[in-house]
Amino acid sequence: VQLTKRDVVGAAIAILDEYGLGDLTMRRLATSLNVAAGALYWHFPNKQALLAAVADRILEPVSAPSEGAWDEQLTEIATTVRDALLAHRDAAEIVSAAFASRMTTSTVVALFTRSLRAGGISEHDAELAATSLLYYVLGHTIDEQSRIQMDSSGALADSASPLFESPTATDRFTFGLSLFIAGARAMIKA
Amino acid sequence: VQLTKRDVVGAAIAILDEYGLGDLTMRRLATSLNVAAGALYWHFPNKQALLAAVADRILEPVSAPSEGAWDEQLTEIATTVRDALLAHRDAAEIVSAAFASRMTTSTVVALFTRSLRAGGISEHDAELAATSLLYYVLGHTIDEQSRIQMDSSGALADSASPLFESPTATDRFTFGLSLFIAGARAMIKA
DNA sequence: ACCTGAACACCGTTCAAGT
DNA sequence: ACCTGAACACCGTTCAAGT
Repeated sequence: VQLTKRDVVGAAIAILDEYGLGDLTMRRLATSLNVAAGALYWHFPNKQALLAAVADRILEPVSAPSEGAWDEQLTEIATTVRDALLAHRDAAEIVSAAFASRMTTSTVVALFTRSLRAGGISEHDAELAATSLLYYVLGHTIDEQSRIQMDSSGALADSASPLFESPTATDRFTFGLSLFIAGARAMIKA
Repeated sequence: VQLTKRDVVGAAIAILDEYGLGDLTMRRLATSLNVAAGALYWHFPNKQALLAAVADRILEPVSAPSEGAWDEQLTEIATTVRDALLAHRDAAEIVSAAFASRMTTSTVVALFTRSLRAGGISEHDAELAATSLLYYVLGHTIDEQSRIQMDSSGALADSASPLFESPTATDRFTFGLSLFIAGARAMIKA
C-alpha cells in the first residue's frame, strides 16, 4: 500500500508521544513507516512543512465554541486549545513554531477574534487582542509542558496517562486567562 | 591568551547577529574563536548551557525600573525587555528556550512581580501575573522577530541596522501590554 | 588547567536510478 | 507516480593525549 500524508503525520505523532520532539527525526520517522528517508520528501518539501502538518493535526479538535457570552466563549476556546496541546508531548512547542513560521492553517486566532467582536470590541482591536491571547496560551503551555518533561525523571506515581493536567497548572492558566478577559472587559467599558 | 566564558558568549552573540541561530553551531563558534570544538566543552557542559549564558547576556541591559506608578513601571520593564530582545537576531527564541529550561539567572519575573505588588496585588497573584506577562512579551517578540527574518528576503531599504523596530509592531506590543495592565487594574479594584 | 585530534553516532536533504 | 540507495555536507559530544 502507498504512503499518504495522513499516515506520515500519524506516525510522527506516535513518535512524538512515545519519545518526544528530540527523537522525531526524518530518518526515525521513515524507519517507523518501513520506508527510506528520501521517500518522505516526495510527500513533504522539508521537515518544517511536515511539522506544520503535525501542528494542524494537533489542533484539529479545536472547534467553534458553544453559544454563550463572549467571555465564556473565550474561556472555552482557550481551554480547548490548551487541552489539545497537552494531549501530545511537546505539542505546544511544535504548534508555537508552526505559528511563527506562518505555515499552519489553523483558525484559532479567527475564533478568538470572533468572540471578542461579539463582546463589542472593534475588528482591529479584536485581532490584536486575539493574537495577544494566543501568545499567552502558547507561552503558558510550553512552560507547563517542559516542566512535565523535567519531572518525568523524578517518576511521579500519579494518573494512568503520562500527560495529565496538574491541578495547580490549570489554576495558573485560568488565572492568566481571567486577567486577560478582565482587560478586555475594561476596554469595552472605556 | 586563554579563553574565558565571556569571550565564548561574546563570539556566540556575534555569530547570532551576523548569521542567525541556525548557523550558531559549536563547531562554527569554535572556529570563530580559533579553537577546536572540544575546547568549548571545558567551559560549558553542553550547548544548552552555553545558550543559557547567551540568554543572560542578552537580558543584561534589563534593570530595575525608575520610580513611579506601578503601571508605568510595568510598561518600562516590558519595553526594556523587548528592546533587549530586538537588539540581537533570534534573541527572543533563545531567551524563551532558556526560560523554559529554567537555566537562566534573569530577574525579569522578580521585577514584574515587585511592580505588581506595588500596585497592591497579593504576592501570590503578583507572581502568577508576572509570568503571564512574560509569556506575552516573549510570544509577541518571537513572532515579531521571525517576521523580520522572513522580510529580510524581500530586502527592505530602510534603516541602517537590519534590526529596527517597526512602528506598527511597537503599537501592537503596546496594545497587548495595556490590555494586560487593564486586567491587573481591574483585579486590584475587585 | 586548558586545549587538540580524532573519533562516534548521528542529522536533513538531494538525486540518479528503479518500478 | 512513488520510492530506494547512496551520497553530501554537516551536527553535538567524548576523550585520550598533549602542554
